[in-house]
Parts: sequence; structure tokens; C-alpha cells
Amino acid sequence: MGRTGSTRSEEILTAALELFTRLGYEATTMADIGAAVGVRGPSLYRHVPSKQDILVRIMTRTMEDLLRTHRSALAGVAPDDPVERLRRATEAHVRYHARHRREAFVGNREIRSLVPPHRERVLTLRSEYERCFRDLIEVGVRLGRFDAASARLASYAILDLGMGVAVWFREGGEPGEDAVVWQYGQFALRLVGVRSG
Amino acid sequence: MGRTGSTRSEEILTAALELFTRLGYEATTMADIGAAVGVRGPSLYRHVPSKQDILVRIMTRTMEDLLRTHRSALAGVAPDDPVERLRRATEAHVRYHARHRREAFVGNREIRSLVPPHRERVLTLRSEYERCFRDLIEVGVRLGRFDAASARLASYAILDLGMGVAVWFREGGEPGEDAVVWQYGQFALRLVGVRSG
DNA sequence: GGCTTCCGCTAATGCTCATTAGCACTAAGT
DNA sequence: ACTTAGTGCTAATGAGCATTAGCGGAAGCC
Repeated sequence: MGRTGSTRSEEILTAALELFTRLGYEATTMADIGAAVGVRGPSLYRHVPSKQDILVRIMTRTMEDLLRTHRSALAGVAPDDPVERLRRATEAHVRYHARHRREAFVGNREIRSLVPPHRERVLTLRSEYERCFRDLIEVGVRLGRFDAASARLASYAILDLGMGVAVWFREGGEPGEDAVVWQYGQFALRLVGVRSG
Repeated sequence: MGRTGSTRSEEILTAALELFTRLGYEATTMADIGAAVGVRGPSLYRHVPSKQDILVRIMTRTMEDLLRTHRSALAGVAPDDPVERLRRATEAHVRYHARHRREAFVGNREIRSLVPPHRERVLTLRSEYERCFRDLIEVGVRLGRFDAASARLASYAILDLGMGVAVWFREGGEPGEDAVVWQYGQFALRLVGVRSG
């Protein structure tokens, strides 16, 4: 029984995530979430302070996980090997979006359901993440390894591929996670003009 | 005063589209839409049958437009030139998403706000559109012009790029529509292994 | 002037919700 | 046995919202 998660609040976050993914934040009621964990709506308030707070916890955790994954994917990769760095970053990005499709999906679509103080915080984390990719590409261009007219467009394109994965990917379906990750890593490199995946 | 559009309902659809884009369908109220056209909420019912109907009209019109532009982009392009066909299809796709970002944005995100009979209809149109791209890529692979391990993944990737454009593109911003369209056409070809843009 | 059509308005109506109050039960701990 | 957390429940509360009723005015037509 830790303080943050005492199992019950985790269950609630998980159930809410599933419902937010399927119905959207606005269309999900506290009663729905309660039913998903075997409880009436009002009882949820014993474990979480509000519906908005559920969304906030889900979204900030997601963005932090994503950034953490990104950093650890690049840890130990030579800074002067932009090809390998972009490949690793993209693979981590895509793997995260495949493995945590609900989190990524909600994280992308429900930003507007966040109420001001939190919205800005999440948006800041998000643009920090975007900047990582743009920087990666700019380095590659500067080193003459990439051929991209606009690093910004290329980074948007690569990031958007990940969001797409979160939409259509199904665990246990075909193609599997590894195949998608590999393929999308190749896509990213091709996008910036690297030959032979 | 024509029957379908008598200006007023068009104004309402346009205002609603803007609001749905910014706030989402659920979070937009009839009073909001009314205010945007200078009228109280209930007065809207003189021009449109319901809020849901506004969404339905927006979304079906969007999907039909998209399919129409796709077909006309390919009209007259040699069937045995998959490179040119994919380039044209992608350019039309991206141009549509840049030029009608609100329509495309709402069309992608509010499918779940559509009530059953319509949701299915829109989803059918959408998968018809997806299939066009997959077929295009399969032909290219069969003719040996494309190098794609999975036509399905490649088509998803290309389509997702378009959705991304609808999210971040701003009319009058940089890069402009033509630059984005050209760049994304090149991205699509690179994705399927075509060299030299 | 009287009739009709259009279109806007305010006041219901009838939900659906998030959230709060207040009560009850259980399991420890003492 | 008494108390205290912890957790659930039902019944408010209070707001927001789509939609409907019913009224009134303006414009055109006779």
C-alpha cells in the first residue's frame, strides 16, 4: 500500500484510459469509469480527486515516459552518428506508440480537454520532445548524412508516423510490434534521404 | 434561396466546423455555434435539424470531397506509371489536408462522435480511400518500381502524414502549401524506396 | 388591411453529469 | 467494546445542455 498508487487508483487510471481511448474524455462519465472497476461513480472520489485529475495524471505520466524512453534510447549512441541516433529515436518512438497505444492516443487527442495550468505543462513537454527530433535531423543534415529540405517538416513527418501507429496498431495483430518498429525506423531514414535501410 | 444551402445553413456549418476543430464536438454547444453566427442557440433549429446533423453533413461532405479529389488527381495518369500515380495521389492528399485542415481534422477525430448509421457510412468511405493508396503501392511493388516490405504499412504511413499536416499546417505560414505538398510527395516516394525526388 | 412565410427570441422541458452529503459496514488496533 | 481508517452506497445539489413551445415582428403579396 504505497501512497501514490494503492492499486485502486491505478486500476481507476487504467480503466479510465481505456474508456477515454474508446469514447473520449468528454463522453466518458465517472459512472462509466466506476462500472469498469466495479463501483458506483461517486465512490471513485475516495481514490481520485476529480475526473480532470485522472486525465492530468495519465497525460503527464505519458509525456514523461515518452521523454524518458527517448533519452535512454539515445544513451550511449555516438553523437556523431546521426543515422544510428535517428534510427534509435524513431524505433523508441514507434515502440512506445505501439506498446502504449492508449496512452499515446489519449495523450495526443485530449490535450484540449486539459484545463489551463496542465495543458500548458503537457504542451511544453511535447514541444521539448519534438525539438529533440528536429535537432537530431539538423545535426544529420549539417554532417551531410541526411538530405532534407526542411528539418522541421521531416521531424513532423516522423513524429506523425508514430501517432498513426497508436491509432491502428493492435497488440497481437499483424504485423507485430518488432516488424512495425523495424519498418518505421527504415521509413524515417528513407524520409531524410538515407539509402539502404 | 436554394434548398440545400440558403447561405445561412452554410454559415452555420462553417462556424460549427471552426468550433469543432478548436473545442471538439462534445465540448461545443449549440449556443456557441449560434453566437458565432450572431444568433441564440435555439434559433439554429430554423436552419439545421440537430447538432448531430451538422457533424454528419460536415463529415460526409469531407470524405466525398477527398475521394473526388483523389480520383481527379489520378485521372489521365498512365496506370503503368506507379511513381507518378503515387506522387499525384499523395500531393492531392496533402494539399487537401493543408487547404481544408479543419474539415480533415474534424473528419479524423470526430468519427466516434457520429451516431451509428452515419459512423459506419463514413468509415466505409474512409476505408475505400485507404484501399486506393494500398492498391497504388501494391501495383508499384509488383512492377518492381517500389521497394516496400508491406504495402499496408507504407500506405498507413503515407496517409498518416496527411493527417499530421492537418494538425500543424497554418494558412499563410511557413512553409507554404506548395512547399509542403512538394516535400510530402517526395517523402511518400522515398518511403516506398524510390530514389531521386 | 389581412395572410403567410421566415426567422429570431425567451421560457420551458427533460435530461445527463460531476461532485458533495451523510450514512453504513468492515477490519484493525487498543 | 470503542475507535478509527478506509471504502462503498444512495440521495441530493447544482449546473449545463440539446431540443421544443409559443410568441412576435418584418417582408412580401393580395
